[in-house]
Amino acid sequence: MKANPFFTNRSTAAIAQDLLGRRLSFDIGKEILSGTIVETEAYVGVKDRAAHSFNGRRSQANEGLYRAGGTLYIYSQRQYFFFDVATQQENEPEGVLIRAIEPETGIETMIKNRHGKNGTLLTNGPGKMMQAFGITSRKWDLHPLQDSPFDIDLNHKKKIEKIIALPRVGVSQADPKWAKKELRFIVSGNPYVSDIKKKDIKENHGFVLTKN
DNA sequence: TCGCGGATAGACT
DNA sequence: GTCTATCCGCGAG
Repeated sequence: MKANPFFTNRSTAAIAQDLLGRRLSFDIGKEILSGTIVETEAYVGVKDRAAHSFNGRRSQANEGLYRAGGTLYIYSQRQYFFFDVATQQENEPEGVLIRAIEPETGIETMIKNRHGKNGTLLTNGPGKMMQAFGITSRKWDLHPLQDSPFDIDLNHKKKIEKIIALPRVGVSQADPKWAKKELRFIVSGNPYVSDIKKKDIKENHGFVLTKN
């Protein structure tokens, strides 16, 4: 099966921005947990000091980054899991980290998975989002997106008022040049963006309302 | 509302 | 032993 060119036909930073406003879903069988992507980060290969693939580092732990665009790269750090999608061709270790979604369906289940946490605390960070999905293993690591219970709707996307680029979160400060690079993208004004200030939240959540 | 520190687990030196 | 692509609770203002 031919891979979707969405994850290969332009820069990883451009792909990260294009993922904003799209729907990420996770099929758990009896229902579908889903939400709109509102925060992403791009990691751009062997030169990127902040990337797991920096300097060609490759092992079982980060193999997903080296796979063809559209492959899932799921890994754990501390007690949490992260959801990445590889971009570019095989052996070009770039990828996009999905950091936050605005929940849409399966919210009750997500609250249960988050042990009662509610509202924006549900999914406003990469570890929180995966906990809300109930992910407790790397089971789907290295699976192509289309052969997994996960899905990203590449055919529709919400219209976004304004995208803002910011430095990535929590990356090593060893090389300030890469630590400061603005490869984190957010839907401006959305309450589910991690660490957003209350005064920056907009009534429309940063989306342009379209009439049907 | 903020800044700080502790918890915690896996990969790497 | 060291270092994270984190999260949460606590205390000060």
